[in-house]
Amino acid sequence: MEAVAMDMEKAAMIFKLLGDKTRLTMVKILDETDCCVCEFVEIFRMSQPSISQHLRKLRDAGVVKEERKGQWIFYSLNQVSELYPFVRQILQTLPDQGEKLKELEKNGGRIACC
Amino acid sequence: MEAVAMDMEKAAMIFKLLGDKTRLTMVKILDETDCCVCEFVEIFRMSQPSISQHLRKLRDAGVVKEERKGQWIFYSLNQVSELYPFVRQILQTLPDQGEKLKELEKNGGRIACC
DNA sequence: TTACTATATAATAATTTACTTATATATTCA
DNA sequence: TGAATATATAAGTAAATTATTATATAGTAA
Repeated sequence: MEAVAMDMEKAAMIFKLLGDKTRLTMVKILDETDCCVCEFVEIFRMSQPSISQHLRKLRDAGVVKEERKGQWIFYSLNQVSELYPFVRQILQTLPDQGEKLKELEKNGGRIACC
Repeated sequence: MEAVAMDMEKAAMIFKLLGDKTRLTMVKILDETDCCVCEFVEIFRMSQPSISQHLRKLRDAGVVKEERKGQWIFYSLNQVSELYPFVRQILQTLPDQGEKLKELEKNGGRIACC
């Protein structure tokens, strides 16, 4: 894989953003599948406002985008962002989070939403 | 290059550590050459205690190591750390900081120390 | 020894962060 | 329409972060 260059200012900003376990895991999960807010609430067992605030930070930086589907708002990686290749590269070094999704599905957390 | 795996906990910790422009730049510089504290003070135009505290965080995490040489204490990347391959991989995506070292040398900041 | 230099640590202050609870907004559905 | 659900935002708070100034420590050199 080709290394993706990034200026120091932006790189530090992204690392800071991803330097939080919740946000880092969110982004890794979004690399595998889109998710709505209530799914993250279930996965992280954290209050809904807290989840929303983390997602806002990721969205403000352009790392993720949102798309309303009826009652739900789905988040996904923003593939159009200039940051996308850099973020992608980082995510490749992180362990698969498929287990979290499987468990969510097992507990019915996926069906209720999507 | 092979991607280096890292568990989420540790990855988030490293990103947080590198999510500060000063520390990120320090580590990138150390990837090019060892430096002593007074050189960083000169490069970043920041107080000596502030530089020392950033270096302490990097050292506490095992990212850098120190070695006293007479009056000076030289910092370098800790190649023995389990984090080293991961950090190295991140650094490869960042722009060369050779200019900062050249400028330091031009201003005599390098000669006084080393 | 004394003075000087390089560095670390302590104490502190301003700012930022990551939660919480309460409330507002938007959509669906009876 | 009104109730229920999903999400966002606001306000408040405790803890963490990053700088500062003041001081301690360790080495060098007169």
